[in-house]
Amino acid sequence: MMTIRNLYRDGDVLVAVREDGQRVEVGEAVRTFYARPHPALDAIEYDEAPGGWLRVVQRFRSGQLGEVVGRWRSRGVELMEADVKPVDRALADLDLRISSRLSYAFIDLECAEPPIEALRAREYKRFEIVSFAYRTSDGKRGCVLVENRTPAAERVLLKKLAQVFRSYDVVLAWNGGREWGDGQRREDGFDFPVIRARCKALDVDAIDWWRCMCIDQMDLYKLKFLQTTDGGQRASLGLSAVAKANGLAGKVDLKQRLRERGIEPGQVGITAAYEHAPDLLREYNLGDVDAQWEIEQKTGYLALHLATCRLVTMLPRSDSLTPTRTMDALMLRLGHRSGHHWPTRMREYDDTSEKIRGAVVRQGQPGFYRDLAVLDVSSLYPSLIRALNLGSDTKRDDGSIAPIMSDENGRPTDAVIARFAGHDEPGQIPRALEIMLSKRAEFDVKMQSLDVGTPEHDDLKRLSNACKVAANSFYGLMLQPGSRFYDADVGAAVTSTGRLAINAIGELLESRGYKIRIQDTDSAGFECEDPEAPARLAEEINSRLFPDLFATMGVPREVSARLLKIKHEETYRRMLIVRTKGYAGFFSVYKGQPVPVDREVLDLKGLEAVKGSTILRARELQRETILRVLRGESSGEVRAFAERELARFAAEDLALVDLIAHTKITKDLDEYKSQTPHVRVAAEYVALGREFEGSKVAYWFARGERPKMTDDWDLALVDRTWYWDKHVWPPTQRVLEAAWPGQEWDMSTGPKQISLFDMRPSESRPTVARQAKRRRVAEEPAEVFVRLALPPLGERSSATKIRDKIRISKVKQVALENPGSATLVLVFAVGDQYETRLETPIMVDPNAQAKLEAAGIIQASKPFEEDNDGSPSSSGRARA
DNA sequence: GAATTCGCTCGCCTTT
DNA sequence: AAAGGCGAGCGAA
Repeated sequence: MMTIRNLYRDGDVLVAVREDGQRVEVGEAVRTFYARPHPALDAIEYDEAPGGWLRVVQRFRSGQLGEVVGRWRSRGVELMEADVKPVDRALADLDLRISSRLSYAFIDLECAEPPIEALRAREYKRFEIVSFAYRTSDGKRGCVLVENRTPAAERVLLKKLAQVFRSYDVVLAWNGGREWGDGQRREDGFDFPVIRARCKALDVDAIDWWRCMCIDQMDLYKLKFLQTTDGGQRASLGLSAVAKANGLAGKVDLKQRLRERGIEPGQVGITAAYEHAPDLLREYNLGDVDAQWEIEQKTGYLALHLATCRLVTMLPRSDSLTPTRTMDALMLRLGHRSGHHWPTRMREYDDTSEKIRGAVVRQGQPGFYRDLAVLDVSSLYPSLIRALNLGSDTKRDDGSIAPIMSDENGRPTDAVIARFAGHDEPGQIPRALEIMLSKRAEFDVKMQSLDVGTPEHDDLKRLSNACKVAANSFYGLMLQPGSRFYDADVGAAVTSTGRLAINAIGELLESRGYKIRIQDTDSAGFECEDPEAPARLAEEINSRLFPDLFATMGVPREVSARLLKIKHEETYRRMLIVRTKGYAGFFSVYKGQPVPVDREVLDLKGLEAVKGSTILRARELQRETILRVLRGESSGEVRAFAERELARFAAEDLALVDLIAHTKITKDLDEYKSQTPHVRVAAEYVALGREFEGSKVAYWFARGERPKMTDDWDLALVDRTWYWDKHVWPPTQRVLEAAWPGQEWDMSTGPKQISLFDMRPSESRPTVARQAKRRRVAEEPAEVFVRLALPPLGERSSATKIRDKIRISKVKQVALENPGSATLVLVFAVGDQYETRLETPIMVDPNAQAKLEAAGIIQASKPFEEDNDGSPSSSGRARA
């Protein structure tokens, strides 16, 4: 066993760097591939490898992979793992371990402002580096400025920078890019390609990129944030924004500081600072590496990633940030030891893969609920993979495990998806999951005996976390076309049996009289006053329902009883469901522990208040309103609050931060098919030669104009009415409509919306005590009859799809023809076989027609036209 | 060099 | 001009 800091290719050999810094040759830099015995292979040299494989060693470059694989395939030989590069092969096969004491350095470059055309073209060889700053794991911190702006001076700077690359195992830069990117793509980042381009332009050959381990700290942040954070606000990925989101100081405002000294900063300020205020440049540059350092202290994401690298034996290079790479490292190593080899992963593959049907999501029932207990299957997908022994390697025509296909609601069909080997032949992926989870249990046990906060404890915590994250990513990777673990049947088996399980749970709960109010993928929430009942139900599901269900698919009862567990860990004291995947509540039980009555533990999911795309003022108003609703305020109180907020919004000095929108740019601007506001603004920024921080653009709207850049902020131009109606009020209106569905919550301020209907609150919707203003519905109402066509059952899954089919304009027309009290009868037609009716008394304002005409919304002269196209989808008929 | 599917909202853009 | 389709972004799981 050798513990290493690095492993790299040096000409024809592989060199490992031991923990003490000694360099050791560990093998030849050659490709290895595996194949089953075949006459065509007799002509070449091979070894026999465990598992009945032949191991072939050859030299070829990555660019030749397609040709090599194609050549052998045409002779009937399928090459396995031929894409695995020599370094990765060695990491998988040899008895190596990644050191837990890797050193690292954060760096940050500053460049003089290049000519605008060089900037736009990302022509980094024309970027002149004027300084760099560093901060390192061994406590060094500094900033180097070029002596003067000559090539000779910059060469000196580059050599000092190269010294940093040589002295530390890992080098990190924010938006730094990768070891090999050329800077032409946006994803290639900035610092590393600039250094590469400048070294080339100035003929400095001091950095061997093959042995560098570079990490883009922004990518690292993004990855770990998504993997480890449960919900919560996503910040912009700019260094300054991320620093602030983590409670740290933002960036030094260089331009402002220059102006204070009477220096005209120009577009960015770097050049001016270098020329006239080098101390400020130093402070600015150091400020960035300090922010990088502090972000790591706060989040520990690098430490977590290094733990993952140790866990799966992977070098912390740029590519290690992809889940594919992590799974590869783990599985290739396991495969080498157990005699299994995986298909070659081709760089270009033909993606004819079909989409797999995913989880069941029950349509959210808007309303206010009390005592909503949630049952949740622990690690549903990893557990299913283990219980059903899934993987492309366990597929057998005569396998004893036969996952059943279920429909979109989780009801079983007759079809078997595929057959898989029984547990006497455990698959590679289930084994890997088992190893990850048992390691995790080991780490957790060891951790118990240590004090929180000690280095050993924290490291075990990270290792435990790394196990969990790795296990959770397997499902997604098996559904990634082009992944060597891809298998559509496996993916379908996971989701299909997941649907079966949650559907069976739903049926059990409903058969006991419980009303399910939310249900998404692996959990179900139902109203339940008895605090003991959820645990009893969980026990029943675990000991009977799961074993029964999985036995029908060939899974031994003791296996499903051991691997599939539903838990009751959360109950909401109060819960407001606004829509599917959007709700808020206070817990009475959280993580299995009761929450004292006087404590508010808020959970807020999916609503605008947690969406970064919503403007701050709208998020704040929605959150505050939700809290008031959950605390039990009356509708009158909340309405009064909202009216005060509206008055405040209309009068106060609004700040840019209240109204600014942030939207991510996800691809190159010319690839956009529709010119959305954020794309228009991004184009403006680019035309000025500016980057948008963290790929998010910030913009605001002036009265009647295109979206504007933040530089052009001018309160006088803000159309408050438009902002309130379009962006601030609607999210809150939806919350209130969920809480008090019988009331009118339109508080828009623009040209008056005219309400045609006065819907009576539905009796079946539990809501907070309220004093809804109700207009009386007359004794003998007319019937307004509207027929609506829905998409066929198979295609119908979401509210969006259904809503899109409802021709509101038709309803409006019919209603206008029938003023006064009426019953609105909606007939939902599904194909031509099935219909269902919904009736609700309405009051069509007798003056609606006149009001609409007065408001200019409809034209007085235009007569109502009967729709005669005969299709059920749009024919409206009215009878009195 | 690329973990998945489901669902919602907003705005652009094409069709009628 | 209105309606509907759909692109784009973002969240839940």
